[in-house]
Amino acid sequence: MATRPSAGSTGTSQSLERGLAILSSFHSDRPLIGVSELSRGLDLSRSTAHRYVATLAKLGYLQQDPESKRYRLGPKVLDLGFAALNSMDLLEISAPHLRRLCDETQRTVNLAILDGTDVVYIERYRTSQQGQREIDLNLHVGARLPAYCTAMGKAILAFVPEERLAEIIEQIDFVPRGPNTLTDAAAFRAELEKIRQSGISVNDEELAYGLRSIAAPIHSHSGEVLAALNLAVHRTVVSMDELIARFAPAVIKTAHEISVSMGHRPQPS
Amino acid sequence: MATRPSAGSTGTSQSLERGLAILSSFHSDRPLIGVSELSRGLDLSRSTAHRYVATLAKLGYLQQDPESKRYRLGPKVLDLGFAALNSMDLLEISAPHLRRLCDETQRTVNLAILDGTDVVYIERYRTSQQGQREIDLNLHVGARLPAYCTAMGKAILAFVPEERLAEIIEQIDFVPRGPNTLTDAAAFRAELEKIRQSGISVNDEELAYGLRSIAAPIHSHSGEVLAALNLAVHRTVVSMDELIARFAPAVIKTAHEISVSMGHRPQPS
DNA sequence: AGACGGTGTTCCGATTGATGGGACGAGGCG
DNA sequence: CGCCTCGTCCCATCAATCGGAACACCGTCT
Repeated sequence: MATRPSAGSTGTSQSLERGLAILSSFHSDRPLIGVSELSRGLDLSRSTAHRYVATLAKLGYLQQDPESKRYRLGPKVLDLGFAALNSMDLLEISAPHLRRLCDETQRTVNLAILDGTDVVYIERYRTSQQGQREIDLNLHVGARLPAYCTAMGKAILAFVPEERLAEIIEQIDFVPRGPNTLTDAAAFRAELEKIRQSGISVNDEELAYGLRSIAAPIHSHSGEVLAALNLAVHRTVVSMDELIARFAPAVIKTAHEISVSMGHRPQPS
Repeated sequence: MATRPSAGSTGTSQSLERGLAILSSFHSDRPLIGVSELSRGLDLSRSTAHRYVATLAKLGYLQQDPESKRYRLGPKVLDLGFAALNSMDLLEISAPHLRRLCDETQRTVNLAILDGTDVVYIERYRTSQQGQREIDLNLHVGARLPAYCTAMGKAILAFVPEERLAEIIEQIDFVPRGPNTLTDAAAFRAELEKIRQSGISVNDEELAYGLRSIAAPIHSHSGEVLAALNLAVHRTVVSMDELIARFAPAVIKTAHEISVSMGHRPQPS
């Protein structure tokens, strides 16, 4: 009985799935991988792994290092990420607002969306002057962080419909990451309630020591939450109270402006 | 002989190829595509197209718009591009040098690599002050431009081994794009020779009206050319001669420093 | 030197997973 | 209301995928 080894794979393509698994095997810290290594990691035969790799290489998604004979990601994969970014008109619309916020406050500002339990950075404006030399983790566009310990993640989740929110919270693994990380669902829900009332989300070293930020949600024309923007500083630069006092109004105002540009009606009559 | 209708498809996976073709169908200007539309565009049956789309959606590379039922790229594809960028230690190494060049000159500087006949932008530091409001085409990281009409492309090609260079030039389609575009291979090869001697590559409105830039190549430890960096300005800001006089030394110096950091020995022996 | 273990690559017959026609329900439009 | 197109699902047929085996190559160890 149960002759079907994997029942969940109805209506999907095994080959495509495996090929993409190969692509995702390449990380920043693992840039060069050989065929055998891949076949072992994904439990495929060397021939099969090689066929996929050859296909990916032929299309430009992988390229072979002439010396080591192993493979690395090719420039073609950039095209995909690039296309994804530009597909979002959210980006175009918010760009000028973010830039202005960055100019006026002289702080780093970010834009992120929610994907599962993560936030994904979509845009980033940093000030070149500040002393804080990129010490903030490596937060490029495309970077992922767990939503529960970021100001932007909380800002978004605070306005996600209860039904979906329950599913998401179910999947969150509340791991302490900074001095003040919220580590249980109850405290987290209370925090979301606070955000819903105040309209501003704060992160006081919940993600990492020294890292503070405030964030506000961005809504679509239909009212659902789309994204969030934040403004980040280091603890040595400003206290939490000062951070809120000085920057919260501008952050909220910018988020509102972007929402309105997206077609959002602030007060549905 | 050659009974195979498609001889080039030996040892590659059809499914993977088709699945990736679906992913690449999504562009900035075509963000939402339906299953039927895809099946028509790629000459597949609706069922087959749907299976691929379902697979891609399941893995997070596509996501379905609830209203239109059509599909768009998912945040997951960002991970790929992100991984590709971070795999290049070239990026880490050159980042501080580029930033410094940007700070000192107060101009936009870029870093690009060669992929086929295109250059692909890998990093970009822009100054927020300048009046030139991003008028330059949409040159994000990940953007592609034809190598033959860019300063960076020419800077790289000038140092590509003759054998490969011949292949590449063969594939170039010399289309006029700006007032001074080089439109034949002979003139192009002469230009490359000039770059080899002077060490600096200039683009005087060859790509688009008003766009000027100068670029210099970056070499690896083994001496081969890896990338190029440039500094771009608008024609209204500075003349060509002034551009070279004021910025060429800094550009060349920065490119050299990065090359050295990569392990390049400027003068072998 | 020689044998070895490792790699990437190629070939080919067996079979498994992909294929596409057809059917269903849901929308949209005239 | 009928008509068209859409996304989705099912299933028997078949072709594309699979993986073992063999090859050439490269260092390392004996």
